[in-house]
Amino acid sequence: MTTIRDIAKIAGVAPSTVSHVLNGTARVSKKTKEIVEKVIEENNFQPNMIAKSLKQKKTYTIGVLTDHFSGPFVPPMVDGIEQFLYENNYSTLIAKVREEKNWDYKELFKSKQVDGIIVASSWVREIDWEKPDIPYTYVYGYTQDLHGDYIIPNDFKGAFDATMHLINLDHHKIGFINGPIDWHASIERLQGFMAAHRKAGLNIHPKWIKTGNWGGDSGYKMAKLLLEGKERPTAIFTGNDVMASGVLLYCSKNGIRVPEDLSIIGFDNQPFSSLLIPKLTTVELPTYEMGRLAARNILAKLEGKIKTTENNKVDCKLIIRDSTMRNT
Amino acid sequence: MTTIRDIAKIAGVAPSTVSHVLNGTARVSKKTKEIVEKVIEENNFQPNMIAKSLKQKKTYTIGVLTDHFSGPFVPPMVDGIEQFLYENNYSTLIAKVREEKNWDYKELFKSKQVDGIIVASSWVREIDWEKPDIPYTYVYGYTQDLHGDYIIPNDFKGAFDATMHLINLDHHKIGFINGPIDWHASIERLQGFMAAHRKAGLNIHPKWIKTGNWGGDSGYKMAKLLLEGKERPTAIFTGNDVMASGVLLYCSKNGIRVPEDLSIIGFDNQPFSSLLIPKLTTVELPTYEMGRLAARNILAKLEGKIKTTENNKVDCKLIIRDSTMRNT
DNA sequence: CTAGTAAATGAAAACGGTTTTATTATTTTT
DNA sequence: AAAAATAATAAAACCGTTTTCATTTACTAG
Repeated sequence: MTTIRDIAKIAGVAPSTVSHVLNGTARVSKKTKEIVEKVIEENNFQPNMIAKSLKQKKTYTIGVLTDHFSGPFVPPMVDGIEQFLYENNYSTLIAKVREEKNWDYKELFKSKQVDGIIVASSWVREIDWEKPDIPYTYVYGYTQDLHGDYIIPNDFKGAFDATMHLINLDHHKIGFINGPIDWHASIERLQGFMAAHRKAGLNIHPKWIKTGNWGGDSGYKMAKLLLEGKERPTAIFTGNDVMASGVLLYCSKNGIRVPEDLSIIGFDNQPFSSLLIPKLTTVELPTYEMGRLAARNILAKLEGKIKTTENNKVDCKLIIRDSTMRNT
Repeated sequence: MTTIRDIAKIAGVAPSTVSHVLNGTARVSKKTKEIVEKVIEENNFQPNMIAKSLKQKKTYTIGVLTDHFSGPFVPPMVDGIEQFLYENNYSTLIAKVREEKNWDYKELFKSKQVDGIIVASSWVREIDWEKPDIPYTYVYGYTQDLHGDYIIPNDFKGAFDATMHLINLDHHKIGFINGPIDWHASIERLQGFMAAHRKAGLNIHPKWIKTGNWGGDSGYKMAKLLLEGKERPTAIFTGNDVMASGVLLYCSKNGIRVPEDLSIIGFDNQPFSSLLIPKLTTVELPTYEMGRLAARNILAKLEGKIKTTENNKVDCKLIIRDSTMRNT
């Protein structure tokens, strides 16, 4: 392996001079600079980051801790994280939280000397860990409780927009199949749902607000409760796309046409939502953008620009497809 | 930060002795060993991997290069990679292949001195890069060409099993909507499809073999071609779940009941396949296992146990759901 | 008791960079 | 033209480990 000393020898200068050329840490005359750069180029020299890290006590690496790596939310978050870090010459080290009782993130991140940690989690309540003494932030898809610095979607506004979309289509009897109400996201969305009604001067029918458990089956069950009576809602807003697919299944089995008889709007914009029949209108969870923002926050903290993440909420985007139409 | 020297000083031994206790690289008397371990424990000492890496020229880190980080195939592959690496005390550094013309994986992986590289790709033909001088392997979901060491699914057997499943349900007129035939996966699957027919002593009707482009629309279009004539297949096997969803859409629009009038079987077992109506019978792409295997290969190469990956094919698993039934 | 051997430990160099300090060369000022 | 200031480069220390090699200690056998 060619080292900075080899380069120095060939160029006829001291290693420190090569370092200064490489990093611009001191004035180097134009002449020597050119010679050194030529030698570096010719030898295709790549400085060893490990050695640099050892001296600088900085690895230009951010650790990403996740609950599960797959699933609908974490991968695009990581995509955003990786993208932002790449743009800023950092790299991304990933690891999963382990269930084992003596698991310790230190083994990975502390010993590997990462400069900061992003906890990217889709569903987990709270990761149980000893807080590190380096910058860290959470980025949650769905969460129950909020602790410390975090990035989350703006669930309130997302639900508000979804409901408003239905109201603007002349739906005045709207069912809502929410997620469990002890989740932060569910509370926010309920408030968004209600705020839209208030703004439009509509009454809210408590009996049309149901609670599912995020699963498809619960969407099915709650759809049954909402739709089997004589007075039916003309539209249903569900807390996620999976529950919406359950509603769709109920409709399919019971001859309820979507969107002619019933408009449905989901939440998440999971990839499959455009493959459902009909294609699902939904609210996009801005996971990619949240990941980018989390990375941005960590780097800003590292540079000392900010102390704590402002409690960032990222706006969701309404995706209008074929499962909603004007109420007639 | 407490170093090995601090520990040595407190324990009253030389740094080298602490190192030997830590790594078991030399005999240390029971007495000193206990003292040193106690001091390490008390001070919650964590050796600095960076320094270790510098000396050993080994980072215990594997780089994972992907085309896209999200999508249906890469995340579970990475899940499998990370899991295996974790079990073997390695960590996982990720990066995306960049389109920019002067992008160089070296910036990330070479300078960070990873010990090996796994190229985890879902769809890409061939990643254009300068081959590294460290162990590497490809792991492909779908691929066109095969070069170098790779891990892929056993597409032949997957297609064989899927077709056999239909044949065993008394379907003798089976349509096949394959992916583009210049893809390795498509060729293999076509052969599996035909092999199953041969084994069952059935004729193959060339007009029932169609070529889609992996997209949902092409599934729809090919379904139309297959189903609008008078002599229809009683079952359709599609090259992926997305095209299967296109077939489903066609059926839904044209009053063809699934599975009563037509059985459908997909490929991939993407998460959404169990949310389709009816739940889709499909062939699982063993992405997680492929990731694990890729990681296992890299570590085996590092240990010098193997030179090149045997051209590994991982078996797929038939997932029987509600979109297939006995032909009557 | 002592020589010889094996086991345990310590000292120091090494890994490949950066960074501080020192030295030399070049300008500028008086 | 000498002194002072500034620019450019070199030398050496340092980051926290591992590893080689030398030395000390403990044990065994004659």
